[in-house]
Amino acid sequence: MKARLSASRERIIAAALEIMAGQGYAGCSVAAVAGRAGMATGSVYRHFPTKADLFAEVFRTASQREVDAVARAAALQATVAKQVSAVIETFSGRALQSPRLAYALLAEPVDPAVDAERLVFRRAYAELIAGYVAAGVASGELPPQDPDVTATALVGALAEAMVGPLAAGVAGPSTIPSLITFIHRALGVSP
Amino acid sequence: MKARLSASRERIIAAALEIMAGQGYAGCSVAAVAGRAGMATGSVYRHFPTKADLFAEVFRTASQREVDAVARAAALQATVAKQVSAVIETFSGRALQSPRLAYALLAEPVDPAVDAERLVFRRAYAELIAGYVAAGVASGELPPQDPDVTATALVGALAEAMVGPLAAGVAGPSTIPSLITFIHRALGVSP
DNA sequence: CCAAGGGTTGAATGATGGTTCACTTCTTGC
DNA sequence: GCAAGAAGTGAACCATCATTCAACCCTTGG
Repeated sequence: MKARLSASRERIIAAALEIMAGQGYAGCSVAAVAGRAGMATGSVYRHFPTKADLFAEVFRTASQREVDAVARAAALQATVAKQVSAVIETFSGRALQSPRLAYALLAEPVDPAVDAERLVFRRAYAELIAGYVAAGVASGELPPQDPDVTATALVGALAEAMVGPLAAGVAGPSTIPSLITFIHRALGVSP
Repeated sequence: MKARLSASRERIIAAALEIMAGQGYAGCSVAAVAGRAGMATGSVYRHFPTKADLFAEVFRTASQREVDAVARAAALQATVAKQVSAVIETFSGRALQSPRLAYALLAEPVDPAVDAERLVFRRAYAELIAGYVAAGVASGELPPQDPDVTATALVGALAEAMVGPLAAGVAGPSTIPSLITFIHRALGVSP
């Protein structure tokens, strides 16, 4: 019985994610989510007090998944240069794989309460990168710099560079390499 | 008569801008805009077919003003390094002067049709910067690079770096100089 | 087997806010 | 002056959803 309860909760979140990946946040009415989860509209409110709460959690889940994937890819690399390349490639690769979801997570107009989750998402990326940058500065691989400013700026650059391609559906073949070049130079990676 | 007509139109746009600067897009109901412009709700629809059309134009106007200010400041400088510094200082200075407006223009959730205008806004900045970068590459002040990717990434970095401070209301004293350092390195400006 | 408790239902409710429209008021050309 | 037509009015309309709720199952413990 308890299992069924939390299973419903999971089903709701999964359904919301599926709709986000297909139609974006715009398609995520409570009725649509409930329908996709195979339950009635009202049942959603047995698990989440408001729609904003539901989607705050949905965003948190999806963001965590993205950040984890990027962190996992970066952790395999030994130098800051390669770690950051891995971040960019993984991030952009996944975004282009699910463009609608990426757009929803990054830039789609959403309820302000959900928007707050987005800041957390971007902050998580920034902190991940800041860790690598700080290590690079400490080891002398990178010149002295404020890791937090660098990381924040990188996240912005990455997100901005993806918005165009996400709208178009694909990235030009040279976009990602150019971006990596740019970011290496921005970090001060010695050639 | 024609004058009065276009004067009303201007009044509507001015009123919308004022409310955006005060309460953001969230406070911009058609009724509020009409009230502030000193006319009835319905009159707004004599001048704009829909709210989205109105705000597309409002965004266009505000964006143009911002881009112009930045372009004017940059044009006074002779080197790419100084031009880009001027861009950053003007952009961030103006944003911090009217944080609510800046937030609305940059990141606040808005109608998707209006959101499209935002892309144009960012594109305009990117093109402005791309021009300077291309000139710098041509003159040898900057190393070879794709000016468009560089410029897009810079716009993203700049916008992202401002979102935190805009939410907080002020930027830390070292944020702007750090950002300038970062971006100079990103461009490959020789020290 | 049965009653009790709580999960489930989905149509009704309510709030919001963009849009319309029948009517009034002004401007303009004759 | 005086139609004719355009601009202005603002209350009413309507669509969209989030949210609620009273009637319905199911599960479960006795």
